[in-house]
Amino acid sequence: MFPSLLSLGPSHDTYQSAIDVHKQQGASSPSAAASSFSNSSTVKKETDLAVDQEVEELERVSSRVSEEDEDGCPRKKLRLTKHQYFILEDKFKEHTTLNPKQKQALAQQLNLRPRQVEVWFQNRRARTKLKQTEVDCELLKKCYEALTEENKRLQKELQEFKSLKLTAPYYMQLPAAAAATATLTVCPCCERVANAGENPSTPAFALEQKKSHFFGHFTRPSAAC
DNA sequence: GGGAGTTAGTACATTACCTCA
DNA sequence: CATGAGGTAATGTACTAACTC
Repeated sequence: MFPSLLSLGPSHDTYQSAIDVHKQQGASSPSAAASSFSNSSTVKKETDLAVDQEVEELERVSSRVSEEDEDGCPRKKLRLTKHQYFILEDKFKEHTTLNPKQKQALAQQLNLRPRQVEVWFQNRRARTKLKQTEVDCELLKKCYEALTEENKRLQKELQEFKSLKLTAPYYMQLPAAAAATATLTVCPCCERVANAGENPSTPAFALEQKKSHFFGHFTRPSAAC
């Protein structure tokens, strides 16, 4: 029904390699050129028969035949041409969604069905979102690692202050008012109250510790608690 | 005005196809 | 040559907003 010529494939690199294959090989087969869909079992054979196609011809045929796949046949996979791919990418940079008019115009321009343009934009949005999620994930991972390190450092510092307090208790006592102020501070995120027992003795330290704690909350929310 | 049904568009999950190592 | 992995077009489903009756 649909002779298989085109090496249908998704990525631009894959597409380019397919184009290269056609450029390198020299024969031609008009019948083979008549399809953009193929079964995997026949792709290579058909490709061999259709080696003399010019790229633009390949692209043109690819698009045309994709429109013919409307007769209930098992689903076949369109291979977007380089030209189609770049135009679509261009439009996607302008706006990630299309209104019906734009969709229709683009479909016409690319010789695709509007539905195919619509699907491409859907999948493209999904890919963008996935990539962004990966980036966010990586960022959160780095934040987590930095916070872990910071936490370790602070714990160590705390231990040092505690041991310092044990060795010089009389000089490190807080004035009553300052101590009270320090102990009443509540973290807005985890609602933990820093009590006197946990606090190191100096107000300066208490302030620094809270500042660091809150800074952690405000810059990297969940990881700090 | 507001509820029910319809339509169109989108996100999301999944499937199916294709290429390549 | 067979096969599994990866990329992506296509499909199915759920949700939402706009519209009509």
